[in-house]
Amino acid sequence: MVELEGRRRQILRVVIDDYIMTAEPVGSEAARQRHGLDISSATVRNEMAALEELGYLQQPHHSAGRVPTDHGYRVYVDSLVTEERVPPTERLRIRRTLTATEFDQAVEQAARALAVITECASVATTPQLPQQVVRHLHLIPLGPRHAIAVIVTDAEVVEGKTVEFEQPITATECDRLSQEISRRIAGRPLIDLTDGELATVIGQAAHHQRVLDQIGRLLRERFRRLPGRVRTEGQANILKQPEFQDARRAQPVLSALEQAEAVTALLGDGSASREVRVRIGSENVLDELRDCTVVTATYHVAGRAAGAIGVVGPTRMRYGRVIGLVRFLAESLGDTLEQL
Amino acid sequence: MVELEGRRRQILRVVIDDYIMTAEPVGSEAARQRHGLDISSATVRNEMAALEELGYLQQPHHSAGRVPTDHGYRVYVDSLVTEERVPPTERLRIRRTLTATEFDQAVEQAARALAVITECASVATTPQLPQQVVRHLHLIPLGPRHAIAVIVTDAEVVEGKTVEFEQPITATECDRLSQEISRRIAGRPLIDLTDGELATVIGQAAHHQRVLDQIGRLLRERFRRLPGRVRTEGQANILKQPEFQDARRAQPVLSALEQAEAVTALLGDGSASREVRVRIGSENVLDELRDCTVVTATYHVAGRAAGAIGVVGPTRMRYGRVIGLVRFLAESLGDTLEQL
DNA sequence: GTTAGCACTCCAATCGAGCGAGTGCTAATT
DNA sequence: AATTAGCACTCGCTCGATTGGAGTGCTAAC
Repeated sequence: MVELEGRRRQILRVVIDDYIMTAEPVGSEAARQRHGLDISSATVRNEMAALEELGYLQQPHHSAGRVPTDHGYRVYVDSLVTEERVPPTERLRIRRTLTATEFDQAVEQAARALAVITECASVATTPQLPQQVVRHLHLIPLGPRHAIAVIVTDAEVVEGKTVEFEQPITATECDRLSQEISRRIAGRPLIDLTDGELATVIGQAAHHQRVLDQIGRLLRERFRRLPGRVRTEGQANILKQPEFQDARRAQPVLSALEQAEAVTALLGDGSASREVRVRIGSENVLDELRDCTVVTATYHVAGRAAGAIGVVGPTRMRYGRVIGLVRFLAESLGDTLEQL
Repeated sequence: MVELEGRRRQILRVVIDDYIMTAEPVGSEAARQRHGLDISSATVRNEMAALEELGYLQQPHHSAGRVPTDHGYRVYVDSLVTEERVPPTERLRIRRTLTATEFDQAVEQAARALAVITECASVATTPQLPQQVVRHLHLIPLGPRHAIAVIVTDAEVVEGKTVEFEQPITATECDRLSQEISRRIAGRPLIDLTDGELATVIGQAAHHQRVLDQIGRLLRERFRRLPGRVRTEGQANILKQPEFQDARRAQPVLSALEQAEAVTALLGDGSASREVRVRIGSENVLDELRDCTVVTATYHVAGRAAGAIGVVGPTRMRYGRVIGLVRFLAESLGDTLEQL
């Protein structure tokens, strides 16, 4: 990408800044006046025409003001805007709302805070089970032939399912079995246990084959749930944005946000990078989100990427602020989870 | 409420039927023609004027057709419309989508199905933990001074939390403790254990007071979560309805649906009755839902009311169909959960 | 290279006319 | 006494035309 020269650069910034605030096409005179440019409107017009030529701006119709293109926003985000550091008082206020004592609840609170502050929709995944380290697998006897299998991970997430025995089993045997299996799989992240390996590890525990099969399946099922559950908050905020006043525009966006798989994909590609990712308009794979920008970040627990949190709003978004907030909330959420 | 006489009754039904289909004010001539009434439009007009007088219909403006009032819908629901039995093929199709093997997932599937079929938003609560019978409380030792407490109920929902011991404890002791507590609280619904009683029951288990306190608190915390988690599906469907084309109308509705407490209240009052409840427009306590109707039903597991499921849509709703569907899905969900 | 001046474009808001659906009333009909 | 035909009247809605204004692109002067 060609670097933009000083004044042209500044004008692009001014136009986008103005449009983000007003949601109205920006004219040459308006841009000049409202941002104290020391050049004539004619010059501004010339530069704007050039910026349009370059694909950064466009006109909704002839003889209207200019509006940024996705391309323009991209340049803006990459090199024109500076991330706003969240001010201390706001930090404090946000941190105060993160009071949860449970994983899922903490994620919910962080997502909600993000939605409220940005006035956009927010999305987040709960920590991914497969990345968590197994601490223990316990069989709680229910009757002579049934037990509940409980997995305890380092994140203390507990998942349980019934297993059925081929033949009656005593509580003591049940206990021994628990310990044997635990010993074999404890201390490793679930994700490291491949299907084949799992079969071997479990298979060696010999008798009570049926139970072991079931536990194997149970573990494998958890794999499939890889990205954790997904939460969406503040969907209704989309309707506050002027560009989504028409329900027919808003409807596809909200529909997309309701589909867990779609949202997962948004947050997905879970690269462990600590950078904030910004996907603008058509950069999103989802066609329904072609008028939206998605800003996401990964949160980390114990040094490992645990999940992601982000914001979905109109492409006309206060990027500096939102990026700062997403980064801060990802960090805060990580910290909060760390302490649990 | 005064019973309406035959013809007037029929006209009210025709007007509401027509309005539900077209979303347009219904005129005397249109009503007569489209529903094959064997009287003149003048007569229809007279009757409509009378129905307006009685508060069942109203005019958006002078010399427009008639639109039902909340009052009119109430009469319609109570005595004019017959619940549509869901046809066998549709039953089958719906049942096929309920494939979940877990409680929460089953509720989600049922809610989603309801949303898709009715083209409205749907809401549902997951089974209420406090109403579930405790089967077992188990302490899984983590280290010398920590364990995870797991509650297993008849619905096989498992909830875990860490507890800390005052002094080191062996795995065997841990086991004994589990069994002692389990013996005391097993077989009873959580909700029956009042605070006082709980203290007594637990207190008798003597030593390791700190753990017992924590378990007590754990149980009591679950009480507060009485209504189970709440799920909302198909919120975007609201935007498909002609009355919510304006985002400013839709926004408060969607906002309300996002607040778990609000939705809980909607589904709430969990009377164990198996009847479908219909709350029309201003009958809803929530002011944001004054243009909506909420149709809910309780679902039952093992003979006890376990949770609720329902539909939120415009007051102009296909009542016969929706009521039938809500009843059917509550039943189906109950059946599905029963089998788990 | 910059800017003033100007003709031109297009949207958005305003206005009025005409249409059509629908009403309420009155008088005639059954 | 209830029903119906007839009719004047009321609105909201859809147009087309008009107008104002914001904004552009171009040209020529600075």
